[in-house]
Amino acid sequence: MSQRKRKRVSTVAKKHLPPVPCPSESHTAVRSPQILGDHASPHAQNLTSHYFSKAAKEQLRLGQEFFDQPCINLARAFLGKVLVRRRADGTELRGRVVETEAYLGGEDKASHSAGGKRTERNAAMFMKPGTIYVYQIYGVYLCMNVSSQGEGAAILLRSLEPLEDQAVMRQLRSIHRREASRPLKDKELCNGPSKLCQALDIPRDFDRRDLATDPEVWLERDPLQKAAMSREVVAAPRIGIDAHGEWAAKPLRFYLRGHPCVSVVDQEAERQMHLGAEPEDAACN
DNA sequence: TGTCTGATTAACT
DNA sequence: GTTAATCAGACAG
Repeated sequence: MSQRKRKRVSTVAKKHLPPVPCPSESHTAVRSPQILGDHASPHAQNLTSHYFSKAAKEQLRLGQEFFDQPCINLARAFLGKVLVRRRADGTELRGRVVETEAYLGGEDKASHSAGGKRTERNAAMFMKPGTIYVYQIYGVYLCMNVSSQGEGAAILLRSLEPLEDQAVMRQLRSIHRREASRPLKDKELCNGPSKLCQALDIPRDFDRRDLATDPEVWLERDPLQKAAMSREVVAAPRIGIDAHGEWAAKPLRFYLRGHPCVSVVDQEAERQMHLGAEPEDAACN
């Protein structure tokens, strides 16, 4: 282990989400259309007008009834929805959910709530559907989950497609990186569970908040979700839980096939998916 | 582009 | 004392 690397991680830990000055244009919440090129969701540039209408915004927000569904259904339902983070200065950061994992609680040995185990840390998993569960991992990183129907069941949000405001997201992500490191591509801003927490400024004390009613963080349906969801959904084994035997192999990770913001592409799952199925969608590649 | 490595520290056993 | 739902950087091909 080099001292340089140790210093880097140490720096990350110490910084722990200090306030970030926003660029001057932040309040205007300017969207950068087609940031991800042809690989991103179709017609992304057309979303702008939808988001600027206040009345439309209210209609887009998803309420309690959305979250009140079985874990796997909810994990799939999250795909294509837009996570919104409203910061103290009024900036709204938006990202479309492109990858999730379902943690079923109880029998699911890979879940923090396996065996019905309830602790101070995972209490949010047992709270009403839509409750946010934020926890720290590896001493440095945060992960964001949302509880669903089912005792101790929750959805891990793994990756987002950055929609708005990428400049602020990049700045928030840079806090956790070395100054000399290369600039992040747009698709790298939120392509991991901890990265999306950094990019959307999700702090640990968002734990136990209600995604259905909270004024600082919520979920919206995408006015053009139909277009975004033209991609197939891949079901693959979850990431980073190899030690949990049979549960490690269950296809409880869901992502939009061919989307550039997915954190880990599972070639085998995609091959399996198409054995005997229709020809693949060329638009996804 | 893909693979490998090691850091941190709260939570848990 | 051990583990962990991750990440970025280094290096090989």
